[in-house]
Amino acid sequence: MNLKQLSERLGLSQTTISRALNGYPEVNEDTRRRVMAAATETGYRPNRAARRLATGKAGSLGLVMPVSSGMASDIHFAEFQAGLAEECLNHEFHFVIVPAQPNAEAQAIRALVSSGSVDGYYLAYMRENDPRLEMAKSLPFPFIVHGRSLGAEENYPYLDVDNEGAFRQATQLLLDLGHRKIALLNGPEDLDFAQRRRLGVEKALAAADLALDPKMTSHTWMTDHNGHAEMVRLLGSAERPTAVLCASTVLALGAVRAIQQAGLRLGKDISLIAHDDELMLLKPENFTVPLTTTRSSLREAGRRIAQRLIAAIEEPETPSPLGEIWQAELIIRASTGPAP
Amino acid sequence: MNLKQLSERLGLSQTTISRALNGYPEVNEDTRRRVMAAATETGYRPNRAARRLATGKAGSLGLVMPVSSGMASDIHFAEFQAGLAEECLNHEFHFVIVPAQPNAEAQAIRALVSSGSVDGYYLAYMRENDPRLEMAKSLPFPFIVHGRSLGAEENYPYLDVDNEGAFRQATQLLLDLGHRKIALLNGPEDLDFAQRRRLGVEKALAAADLALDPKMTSHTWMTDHNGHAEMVRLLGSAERPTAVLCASTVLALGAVRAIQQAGLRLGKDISLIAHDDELMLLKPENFTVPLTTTRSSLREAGRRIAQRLIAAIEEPETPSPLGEIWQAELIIRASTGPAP
DNA sequence: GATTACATTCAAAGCGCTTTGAAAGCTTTT
DNA sequence: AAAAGCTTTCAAAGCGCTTTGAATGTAATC
Repeated sequence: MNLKQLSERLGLSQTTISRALNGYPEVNEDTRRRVMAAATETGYRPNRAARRLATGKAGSLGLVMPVSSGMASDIHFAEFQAGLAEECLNHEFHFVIVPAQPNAEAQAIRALVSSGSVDGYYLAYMRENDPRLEMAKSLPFPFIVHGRSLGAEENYPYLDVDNEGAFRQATQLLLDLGHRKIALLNGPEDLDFAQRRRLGVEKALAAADLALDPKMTSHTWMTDHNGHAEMVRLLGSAERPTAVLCASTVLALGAVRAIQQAGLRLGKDISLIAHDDELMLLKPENFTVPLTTTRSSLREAGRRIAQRLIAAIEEPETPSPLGEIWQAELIIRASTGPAP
Repeated sequence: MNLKQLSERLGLSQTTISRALNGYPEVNEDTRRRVMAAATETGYRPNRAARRLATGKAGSLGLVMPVSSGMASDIHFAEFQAGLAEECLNHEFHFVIVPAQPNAEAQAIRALVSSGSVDGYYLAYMRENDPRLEMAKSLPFPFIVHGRSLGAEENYPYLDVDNEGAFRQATQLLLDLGHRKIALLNGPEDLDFAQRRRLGVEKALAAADLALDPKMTSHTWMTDHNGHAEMVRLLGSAERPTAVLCASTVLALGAVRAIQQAGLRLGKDISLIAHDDELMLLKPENFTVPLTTTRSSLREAGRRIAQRLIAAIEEPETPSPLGEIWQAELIIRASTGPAP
């Protein structure tokens, strides 16, 4: 069922029907009701491709999903996406996912934009001096960045958590508790959020005349397996840390298991602070020893990203704040205690 | 840059350029090279909406994502999606996600189909006698179901894991080990896969003249939290089970913690078998006591679903197998042992 | 009754692509 | 030299929608 068929059925022009359906005022109310009824009855839906062609609006957001067969499905990504979806639902937006090899993301964005199937897109998994940023800025197309890119001037729209601040604060807490040997189980080294978290740790340590030992630092994908393996390594080293910072509760999961297997008491023999993205899957308060965390909702971030992006699309004139930085909340639970 | 501009730049008709780019034979090779070069140079990409309108092909798959603010982001969904994305990448397909209220999914599919933004779609989270099935079958549009729907005739294309068989086998193993009081931590009751898993347990028990105690059964979202809570409940009951089946390693995570907190030894005092979807996040062999599992790759299923769907789209004539059922592999590790 | 204003409706153009059917330019055959 | 057959290119139509500018009918004003 398309417009033409509907118009023949009703004996009205396509124009009138289009206007009736899209809420234009210059349509007789009786006619509008008749059209609405017929539309519901026949299940008519405007073809999105045609509408896109006519209006230039696609009603959808785009995102490039890095894909490779060895890559971990990322629960953090899923949680973010859940938020994105919630907000998209409110505005009747779809979102289009373009899978791309990790090294071909910029190209994929180009394709996405010029393909015309979306009205805007967002960038994630930012890296230092990320080349996608320059590209995005050079294209006359709405976008927003989740995260930031160290080294790049901050003149682009973004939403980020204060990763540095969160980890500085967390480290400070450990220092206050008397810890001196502090380890960091971080996310992938090339990702901006991981770099900032390390920076936060380093700054807090530096303020206490300490330095982060590279041997006490690891950069891995944030899985249970990696958390466990790296913690085992740390516990086996000569200079065993008395406290650990984890970039995710998922890493903490493995790390805590390693700690327990080593017969150490969490919060007594060794302290641990994890960053909590509020994954529904895994709550830090449910650990046998509830975890001290820096908390920030990833889902909420997804909602906000969608909200800002859709606003930028629908009201291109309205200037919106460029950068937006959310503070993480430090929540002290039982996994942190005085240094032994 | 669009076709028209490119044609003016090259002094050729739009027809010729379109044909050159799409690999039609009736184009002079010199011309084709010239066109290709200009296209690369200018970064020209055909507008997907326009192409869709002209050809009827959108080059994308659709899926409806159930969304509500309380709903857990589902790592199982993410893992599946990772597989889907891999295969889509191979065929240069996008995928379009339509968020929808859980009770408005059928409507969302209708909208998705008639909106013309996808060439096919897949259904997941199937329920008993799922109404979406009749709708999908009545629409002349390619689709495939991940899972099945109990109560509906199996005359639709689907890919499913033999959930019943997997849980029958797992239960049989427990019975062989002498267990008689067996509990089941299942997924949401209305979902088909959960129903079949319960059926598998019930059948194996029935063959041994036993029945599944409703009090020993729980149906929840598959999170750590729920696994823990339900296990605590089970352990606190008068008729404490000697063995537990879990519908996911995520549920098992919480369950195992509850078991340990109760001071019970996994594989000795109580046995546990989990279904393993091969989540990258969480591997059953990494648990302190490695878990006995029924294994089936969710990511591989995603790949296969995309493969079949794309095949159905690109070669509508070629008949493809309707139903495809994968066997799960029972892998015995240390979490199962003789009944105490 | 003629004029003006307003409320409705419509025909047609255009979005950027693919595809049909025709045309133009060559080469080969009669 | 004309006819036939290729190869290559092109103009135009059409996909389903929105939107512009014009036309129609009706009510209000002079």
